Amino acid sequence: MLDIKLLRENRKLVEDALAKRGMNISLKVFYEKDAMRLELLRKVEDLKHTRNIISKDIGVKKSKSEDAGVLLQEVKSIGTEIDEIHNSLDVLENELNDFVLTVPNIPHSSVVYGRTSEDNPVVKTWGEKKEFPFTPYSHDELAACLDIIDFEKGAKIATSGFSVSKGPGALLERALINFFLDVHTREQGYTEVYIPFIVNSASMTGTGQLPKFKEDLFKIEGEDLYLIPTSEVPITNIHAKEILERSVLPKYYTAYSPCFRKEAGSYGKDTKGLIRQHQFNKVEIVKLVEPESSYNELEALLSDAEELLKRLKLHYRVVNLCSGDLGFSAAKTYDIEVWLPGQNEYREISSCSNFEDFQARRAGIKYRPAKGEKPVYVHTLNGSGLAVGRTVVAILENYQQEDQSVVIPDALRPYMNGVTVLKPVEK
RNA sequence: GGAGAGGUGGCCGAGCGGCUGAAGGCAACCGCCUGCUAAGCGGUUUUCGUCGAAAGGCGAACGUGAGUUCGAAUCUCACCCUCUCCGCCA
Repeated sequence: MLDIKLLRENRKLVEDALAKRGMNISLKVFYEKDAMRLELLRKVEDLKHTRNIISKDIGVKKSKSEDAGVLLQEVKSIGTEIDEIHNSLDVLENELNDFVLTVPNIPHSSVVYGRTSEDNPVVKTWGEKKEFPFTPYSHDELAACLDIIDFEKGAKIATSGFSVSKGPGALLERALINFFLDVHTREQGYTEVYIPFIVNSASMTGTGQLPKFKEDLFKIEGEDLYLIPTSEVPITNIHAKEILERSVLPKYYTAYSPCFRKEAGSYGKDTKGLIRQHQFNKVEIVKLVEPESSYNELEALLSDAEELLKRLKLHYRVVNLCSGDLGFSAAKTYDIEVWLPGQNEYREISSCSNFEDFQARRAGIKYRPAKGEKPVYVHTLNGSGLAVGRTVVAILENYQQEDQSVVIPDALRPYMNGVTVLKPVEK
């Protein structure tokens, strides 16, 4: 959510930002309603002021057993007027609030203009594409051959878009989760948290999933509860509606969670394999920081995520999402895209964003810069570190051999209970 | 799920429907005094909105929402949450 005062006072800035995102939002109605709201607010507060004074008089008179009849008459009509204005004010405020909640964040100045993911500039590359003396298989072919992931079983138990991992496949998921968490907690200073996988609508609104992206969420029937699409939601909301001491910042959190996404609107895309599932595992890293440091913290967060791919020796590149590709709540986002030889393309494996105070304002997360000073909103950041399912894809496709066996990366061996190679199963 | 108790400021804890934004205590901060880690005395310290250059004024907030009333932390209703007991259960 943007600062309503920013909207009020920097109309040009906001409109330019929205245009840069390719959004056609007119602020005209907002300004009209906002002005109307302020007018009514002043009026109703004046009336309340006089009512308070008269009411006090009535109290005094009554306590002296004097007649307060005249005052009662006077204040009664003020009361009706207050009620009337209040009603129109309520309507206006709801409308304004609903609108402001649907306005996306303003892109940072380092975000380039662009319309789609095609326009995202590559900011760095690590490693290089692996060459194979044969045509590399896709991960779903490998998974079938290794008998470690079963998509039919997932569809039978739930529906399409779910899968069953088994044996070394399930172990690989678990190994990656532990490996990621260990690096974050032991080497990068993050505190591990274990959080609810189901959250209420206030939390979803706090991080920006609601009200705009309802159709992407799984909702619990009859309850004000949703399955989380990312642990960013529960982690960031840990400190919702709090005023933190400056001394506790920055806060670094990491958590493992499954993520549940309807993926509505992506029908037909990535229907095969693990790339786009309704449920996938992810380790997330989240930061709450002071505004001045948030862009340095973003670079650090990005490199924390990159570190995992370096250890796994997986070639990747980093792109800076252009204005048209930037997510709703983000001011700036780096996507890490891992090379997938079986797909012959780079795919997002981590998304690292600075939300500035956009989420903090929605969720009500503040800190006090110094004793006696006014509380200000923190900046929130998060990134995947990493998406587990897509890391499995990357490992299968990059570490495959001609006989369709897959070598386990060295960094993962300590977590694999002695398994060093995944071997095709005779059928 | 059933029965009971309760939800007040950073924390603890008062609060007959009117002068209570909220006693008292603790904590923190500032000052004074004293000068052996301490104590004493005085003062300050919620948040949001709005007007203002500022000082400050005004409005609002005692789980949430509605209601009664000229006026509600205090009365009524609904909902949420916490705790205890029972049930169920990993």
